[in-house]
Amino acid sequence: MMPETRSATALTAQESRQAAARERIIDAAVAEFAAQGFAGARVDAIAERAGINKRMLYAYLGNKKALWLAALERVYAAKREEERRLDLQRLSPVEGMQILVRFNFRYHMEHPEFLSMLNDENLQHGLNLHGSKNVVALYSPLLELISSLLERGEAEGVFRRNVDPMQLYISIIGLGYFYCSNRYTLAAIFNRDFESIEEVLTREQHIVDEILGFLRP
Amino acid sequence: MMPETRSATALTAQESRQAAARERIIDAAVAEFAAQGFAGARVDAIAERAGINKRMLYAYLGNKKALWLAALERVYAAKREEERRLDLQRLSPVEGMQILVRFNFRYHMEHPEFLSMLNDENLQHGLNLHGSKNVVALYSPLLELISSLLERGEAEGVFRRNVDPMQLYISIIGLGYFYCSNRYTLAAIFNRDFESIEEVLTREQHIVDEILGFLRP
Amino acid sequence: MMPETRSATALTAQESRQAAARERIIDAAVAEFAAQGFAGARVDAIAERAGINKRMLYAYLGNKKALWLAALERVYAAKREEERRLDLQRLSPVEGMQILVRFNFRYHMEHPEFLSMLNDENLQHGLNLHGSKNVVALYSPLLELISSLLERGEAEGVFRRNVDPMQLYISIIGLGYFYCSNRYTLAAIFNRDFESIEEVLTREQHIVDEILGFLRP
Amino acid sequence: MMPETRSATALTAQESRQAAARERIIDAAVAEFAAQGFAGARVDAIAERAGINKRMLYAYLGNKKALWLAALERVYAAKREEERRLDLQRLSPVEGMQILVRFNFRYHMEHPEFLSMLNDENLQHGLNLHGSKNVVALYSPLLELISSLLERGEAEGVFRRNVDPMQLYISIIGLGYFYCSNRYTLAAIFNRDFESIEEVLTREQHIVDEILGFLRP
DNA sequence: TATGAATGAGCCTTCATTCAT
DNA sequence: AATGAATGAAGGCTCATTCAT
Repeated sequence: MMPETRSATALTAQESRQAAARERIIDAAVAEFAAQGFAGARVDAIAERAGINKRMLYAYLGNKKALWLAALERVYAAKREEERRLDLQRLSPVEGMQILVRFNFRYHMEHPEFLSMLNDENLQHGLNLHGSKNVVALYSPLLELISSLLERGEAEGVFRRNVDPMQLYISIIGLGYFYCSNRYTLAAIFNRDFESIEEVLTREQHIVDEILGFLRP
Repeated sequence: MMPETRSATALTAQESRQAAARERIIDAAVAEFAAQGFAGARVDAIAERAGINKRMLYAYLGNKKALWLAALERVYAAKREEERRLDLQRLSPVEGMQILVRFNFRYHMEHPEFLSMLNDENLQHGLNLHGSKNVVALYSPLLELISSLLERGEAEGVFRRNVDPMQLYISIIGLGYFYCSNRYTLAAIFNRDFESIEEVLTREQHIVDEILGFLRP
Repeated sequence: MMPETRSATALTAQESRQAAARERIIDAAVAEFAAQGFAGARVDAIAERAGINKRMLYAYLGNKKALWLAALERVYAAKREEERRLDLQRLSPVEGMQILVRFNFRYHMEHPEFLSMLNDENLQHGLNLHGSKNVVALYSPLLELISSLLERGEAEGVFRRNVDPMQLYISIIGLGYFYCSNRYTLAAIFNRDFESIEEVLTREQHIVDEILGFLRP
Repeated sequence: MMPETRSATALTAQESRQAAARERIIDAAVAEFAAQGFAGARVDAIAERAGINKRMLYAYLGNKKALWLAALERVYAAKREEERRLDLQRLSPVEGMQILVRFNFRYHMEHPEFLSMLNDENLQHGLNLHGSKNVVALYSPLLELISSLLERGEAEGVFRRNVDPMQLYISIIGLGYFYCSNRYTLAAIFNRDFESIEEVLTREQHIVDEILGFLRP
């Protein structure tokens, strides 16, 4: 969570104040962008949310596009941090896969800002992401976790063979992503409350069943 | 497809011109909204795309929100029309399910405006959709097709039992939706071109495998 | 009330239809202008109130300014018609003056469109009125009635001498005009309802008292 | 006159610049609204008159309605300030009444913006005034001055008894208000120049005569 | 004759960004 | 270092007026 500490050199009081301001700005940007989208977001609103002067916001971040990019990297990084905490090595492949699938679904349900910003970034054809220098923040440990689980599962004979980890990754995410991201239009069509606990748990179980059902040898 | 035909009476030349203008406006709105999102879209741009005076646009549709709603209903209706064309009765459950899954994936790939608008409508928490009077346009025949296929498949013993059609519906859509909608951010992460024919076909096959793999008894 | 009939020649059916349309338009204009002022009035609204096509409105009246002038002449003429009905000759000077004063007050209370339009015409420095050809419509019989009453009253010794009829005319109107025209701001200041019957009657009596009190020899 | 002084602390340079800008805007608003009415006034014109950026105008005042309200309060307050300067205590009731009547007439003649704005506010049924928080600005010392003069005049036997101060207030104002506000339409009707010095002085004297004539015991 | 469609200018308001202190 | 003021360019929407049938 803490901003990556520079190796060995302590931050001066001023530097740390600036860093804190930067954090507040980016947090505010995430909130505003997630709620309004890029075009709908207001720089003024971000400054206000951050409790900072608009001029400083420009001094620190540059402009609206840069704000967006910083916010986008933030939501990716936040998810990556959570993913890192997953420790599936000591679980059986089936149990590990269950945990992984549940984790993704829950994360998406609990972090609408992640879905929101990804959707808008795709609306912009991912142009900002392509220009990002911090691509490392995008990297997800999930793919390797999946690969490892698939290998172990295959070896133990509990998973089918020749499953492409990346395709499975996309599927695991997609099964929850669509439900979460489109819960409002789905609600209008099916006339249900997809945010109720019952519906959420039902969906979570269904996704687990579906992935594991597919992976059966 | 056909505009609601008034009983027996043909439309006057004027009426048909008006209808044509309305269509052009809505088409233009779909294009602009899909490309820019609601907040990013410009009414001027829609008028220009439609080749119509801005004043007339307001006379026909009312305001930006109404334009959005009309465009949203349009993309829903367009998909519904295509869905209606599916004739799965004469196919085996497995073949039918394959066709249905492929259809959805391809539709989403070929109609980014559908994904775009749904995403933005969800950003707005589906408020416009909830206010829509033409809810009938939202209704999708897919759910019944899925139910029917599941029943037949169960009866024939080729599908597992007790699969919830709505959950399966959400899954079938979600598996393709995420890939299509998020192809640009996925491209940035995996450094691939997810619009290339090979990748698209690979994904399509994977989705079919996944759904059918899950449905195995 | 009927439009002045052309001497001796009967109107054709078409002419009378046109005349009726013109009347409807002007009536509608009076209503709209009185409610919204010149700048606030909408030509569309006038056409709609008149139940006539906007194009015809322009054909008959010309443009917004001409509509205003026609409406202005109409409200002046309407008041003049009512004034003509006053028959004060057979009354005593005091009684006649009372009637005249009461008439004016009541007319203003009952015809807010008259006040409204005069106010706005004065906002425009009376430019339209100065360009009017139908100045005859502006002519008020009141001045002569007042002169006559003053003369008789002086002769009978019931009125003071050397009262300027025009000044008295302006006073008689002014005492009621301000109360009527400014009833809303007065209401805000004095926190009373100046449209209630009691207040209206009180004011009417006060004006009569004031004029006659002044006229005492 | 003095802006509300904050206890003991002088205004900073910045605060006083802001206050000055606000004043300029409101002055400009008064001028524009008085000349064009609410609907006819252009916010652009106000900004230009004030020599300020349109955006700042909105930052300071909010919107057109708020501009109107501020301008309206300003013209009321300006008149109240002048009224406060009247010192009638040391004059005889008759002299005091003369001064008061003349003051009102002259004020209206010299401040057409006051009449203009009141007229338009009444066109709007006084809605803005009713929503005003600064109602105190509306309060006029005139009523008490009149009451006091009436009491003293009655006691001294120079004024008639039982005159309602509020009715007299309305009359004093009305006698001049109508002449001033409607001078242009009156000019068209009587074909005179009611702004000439002679006419103005004649009217002023007439009003004095009328009020005092009425007040005779 | 009579009608709805069309238009260009303009209005109120807001935005991302930069100045000046 | 930090702040509020300032700006020009738009954005949504409306209006009086004219066209085309």
